[in-house]
This record gives sequence, structure tokens and C-alpha cells, in this order.
Amino acid sequence: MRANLREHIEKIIPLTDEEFAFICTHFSTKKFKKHQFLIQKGDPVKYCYFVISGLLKLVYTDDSAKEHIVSFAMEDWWESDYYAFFTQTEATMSLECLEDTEVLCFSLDDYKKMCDGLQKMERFFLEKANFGFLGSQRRIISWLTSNSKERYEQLLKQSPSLIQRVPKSLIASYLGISRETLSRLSS
Amino acid sequence: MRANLREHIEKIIPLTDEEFAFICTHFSTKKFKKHQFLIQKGDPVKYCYFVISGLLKLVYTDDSAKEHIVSFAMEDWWESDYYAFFTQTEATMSLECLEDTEVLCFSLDDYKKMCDGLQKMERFFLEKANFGFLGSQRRIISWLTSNSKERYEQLLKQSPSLIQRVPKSLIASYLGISRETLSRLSS
DNA sequence: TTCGTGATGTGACATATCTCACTTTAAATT
DNA sequence: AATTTAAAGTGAGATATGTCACATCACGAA
Repeated sequence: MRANLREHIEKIIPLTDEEFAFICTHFSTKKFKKHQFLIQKGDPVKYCYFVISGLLKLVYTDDSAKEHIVSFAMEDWWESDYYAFFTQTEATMSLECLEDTEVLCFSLDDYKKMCDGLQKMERFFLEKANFGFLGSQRRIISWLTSNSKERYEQLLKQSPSLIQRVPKSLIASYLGISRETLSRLSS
Repeated sequence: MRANLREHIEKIIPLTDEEFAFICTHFSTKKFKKHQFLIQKGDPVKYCYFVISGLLKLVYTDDSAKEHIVSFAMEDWWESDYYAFFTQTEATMSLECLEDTEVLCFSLDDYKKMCDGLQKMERFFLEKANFGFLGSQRRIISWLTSNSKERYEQLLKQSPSLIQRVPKSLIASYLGISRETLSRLSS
């Protein structure tokens, strides 16, 4: 089960068995059922999560109690309310299971210990952060350059499996359009 | 002039004089006039830039030759076509001066040497990458939750100086609306 | 099975935004 | 100062999207 994690890290940086053992001491395993919350708005954010199996949604709830999907996280994805995690403040978003989900997670303290204790791990996080930034920037560009239909088609192309696993109303929220509009795009 | 850079880095990590001297060997200075390009779409991206003075726009040009502002960069901001920079591929965006601009810059080679030679610098880049990601995510949330007027007001609040220095047509492009719509928001 | 809930589709109308054309104003260039 | 160019405002009509209401369908719980 931690094999997923090792394989994931080694896509970026090869590890010795000792190094991976060191890394493992900083992770713990957790299991959640569909509809359970890993992070709830207003609570402290103790962990950053790596999804082994299952599916999560990161949700921002606005003043009028409307939910907006900031992102999804499936197998091999990292997720958290990163701002709250890094600054150790209250969650501004919630992280909820769309399916039964198994994760590995670490605390900020463990994060620092991994970075300090193993430079490779700091390098890994740097790569991940860079790619995370690039992903967000790509999403912004997609929004600047494309209409709803095009953005939906790009998502379909980019994450076809997601569309199978997630209700269309959530896909619509992720794309920033109403579920009715998304429904009409297909026809 | 490099004092800006040192101060900027030391907001995150204190440096000794030797460390800063090491860092400096990897930066070079460049000056550009208004309307000049630091990066042109299709060309290789040799550098990542730190703005000492002046103002830049990062532009994505779509298939129908319409320009979209991905971001602005003013004093103390970093900018590049990061994807092209890190992967050493051709620029998909262009980076152009809105004012006479002075920058410090480094190559990918220098980036790697700095990370390898000074762990503090890798830590610095990690922090920067994390904050960059968070900034993009905040922009996405702003787009998901707010209408054009609200997004404009948020920008005004967040970067009041930017609105002074940049034509409204470019602000509109950054917000993903037409210049006419932005013009009508004020009234 | 039966019931209830959530997911999806669709019509009708309101609203936001875009596009195009034109004018006015401000700024840059000679 | 004169001329040119860029920026900004505005009207009118087309288009995209949102909202509300309702109907249908699928699926899991009792």
C-alpha cells in the first residue's frame, strides 16, 4: 500500500530502501467512508493527504452557502487546504469523500522533518509544488481562452475517468457553470 | 540593486554574506525598454526573471490571435514561462515590458546549481512555489465564487497600484472580461 | 417491492456579457 | 504645437449563461 507512495516519489527521484523507510516513519494511514470529511471548514488543518484509493473533493463554501469545487483528488494525488496547513490556521475549505477513500498523510511537523532530514524529499516537494502551480496556471489559461463547452471538452480529454466517477453537477461546479448549462452543452 | 534580491530572499530565509555572494554569481542583470520582449512565443526560454523595477505582462495568445493576460509582474515579483523554462521547451507565452524594466535573471543550469550548492536556496524556491500555487488557487476561487464586478473590486483592493499603472483593457483581459464590460462596471 | 433521494434533462424567462460601431479623451511622437 | 496613436466610454443588438420550475430516471434503504 505504501508501494504506491514509493512508486509515486520515484517517478521524480530514486530512493534507497533506507531513505524510503525514513520517509515512511512520517506517514500514517487513514480510511474514510463516502461522505466523511477529512477537513472541515473552520477546523485546524492537521494533515496533508496522499490518496491511495478513492476520490475526494476540495470545496469552498461561499457566504451564501453555495459550494464550489476547487479540485478533485483521486489515486496518486495530494490534497489539503494548503494555506491553512502551511500557516496552521483554520480551514477555509472542506475536504470530503466522494467514495470510500484510503489515504496516507503527514503533519506539518513531519513535513519539516522530512525536508530537513532528506534533501531528496525537499526536492520532491519542490517539483510537486512547481507542477501544482503550473496546473493551476493552465486552468486559469483555459478559463481565459475558452468557453464552457471547450473547457468541458478539455477536462473530458484530460481526465476522462473523473467524469465517470463524479456527478455532473460537481463537474459543473468545478468548471464554474451551472449544472443546467453543463447538461445543455452535451446536446 | 542586488540589495532588492537579498532583502527579498531574507524575508523567507536569512543569509550570510558568503551565501549571498554565492547566489549572486548565478544571477545576471538585464535592462529592457517598454514594448520589448523578454520572452517571445515559440522561442526557447533561457531565463527566469526577478523584477527590480518596471512592469511586465505575461501573455497567452490564442489561436485567433487574441491576447490574454496570464499575469503581471512588478517590483519583487518573479516571472517566466515556467513550463517552458523548466522543461526547456519553446515558449507558449510571451513576456513583454509595459514599462522600462530592470531585471535579474538566472538560467535553468544556474537554478540547479543554486539548489544543489545551497540548501537554503532550494528551501526558498520551495516556499515561493508553494505561495505561487496558493496565489493561483486563490484566483481560481475568486473566479468560481464572484462575478466580474466583485473580481475587479478584489483586484483593486489587492493590487491598487497595478490599476494605476496598467491600461484598463489589460486589466479586463486579466479578469477574463471585455474592456467594454469592465468600463461599464464602474458606472 | 416500495419509497425516498439524488442525478439528470429541459422549457421559459431574466440577466450578464460580448461584439461591433462610433465618439471622446488622453498620451505619445514628431 | 501639431499630429498621430492609444485608451476609455457608450449605445444597440446578439449570444451565453443563470435561475426557477417541473419531469424523469436510477439506485439504495427500509
